[in-house]
Amino acid sequence: MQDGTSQTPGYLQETWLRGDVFAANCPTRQLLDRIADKWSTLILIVLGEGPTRFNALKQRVDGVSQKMLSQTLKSLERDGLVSRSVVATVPVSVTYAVTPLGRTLMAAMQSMIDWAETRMPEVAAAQMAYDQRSSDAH
Amino acid sequence: MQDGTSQTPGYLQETWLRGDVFAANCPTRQLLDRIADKWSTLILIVLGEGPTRFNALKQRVDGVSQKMLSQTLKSLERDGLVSRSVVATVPVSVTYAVTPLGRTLMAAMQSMIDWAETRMPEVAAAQMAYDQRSSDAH
DNA sequence: TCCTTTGGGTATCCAATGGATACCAGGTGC
DNA sequence: GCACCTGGTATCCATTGGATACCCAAAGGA
Repeated sequence: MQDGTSQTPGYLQETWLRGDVFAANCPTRQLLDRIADKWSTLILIVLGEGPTRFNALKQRVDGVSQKMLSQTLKSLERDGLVSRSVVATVPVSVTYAVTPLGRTLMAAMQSMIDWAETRMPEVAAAQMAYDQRSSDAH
Repeated sequence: MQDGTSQTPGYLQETWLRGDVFAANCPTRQLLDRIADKWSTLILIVLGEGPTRFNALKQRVDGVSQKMLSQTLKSLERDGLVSRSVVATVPVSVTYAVTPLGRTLMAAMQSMIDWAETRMPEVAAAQMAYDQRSSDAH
């Protein structure tokens, strides 16, 4: 995987053909850019609890703006992770739900969410230690 | 619905005590915001292969700017996920490595990375179907 | 009749974030 | 003296995201 010469000549173009996530034009890398996004993650988690309507999502995902919510939902739908169904009530009600493909992603993300919950104290401690060192150095 | 004050009323405080990831002031949510970030993810993956120097990282993580690299490394170091060691060669060389805590995060992220690699074709197909539907509707 | 409310969005504007580029230290080789 | 190395900052500008206002169309109240 490592090439001795760390030059970046034309053969790097071939890199994504070999599946290198680090090449910006590698499709997997682009997918990673998309799902490594806080709003996508949070929206998926909420939808994982069951189909949810637009305004309910807005209340549940604290701090998301209407713009980012509709934008993120649109790209999640395009990626086939979330489905959107319109019921012609008055006013119209729109319900979002996780697709089977979306469920497989959620399963994969679960361990990361668990990590965040269990390791948070260690991270907080590291931050305090770091800030202490910084102020000492200063 | 909006109370207009950007103060945090008491009942919201209870929210994060109950561990609700969706409250913006919940520590776990803040941690999730941090690690659900494309540069952090990519940098960690590269560092997972072994300790790496600043400029090598810059070449390996395609498309990262010097600013984002140094900024992201700094916050990863503060979070205790990455360590930074300076060797007094000439010119000075700085090596970054994943800490044990960082390794636990990487293990948790691995399933997400695997997902991106294996499910990419399905996502691409969903995108094409979606774009087809959009242009039909139009 | 007009006015307001509803859900699910757009349109618009401005602040914050990220990227490109230039610059810096300071020791080395030419 | 001059250019070059690494590992960064400083600066400027483009893009992104957030706040706010507005839209539709029907229901309900005065």
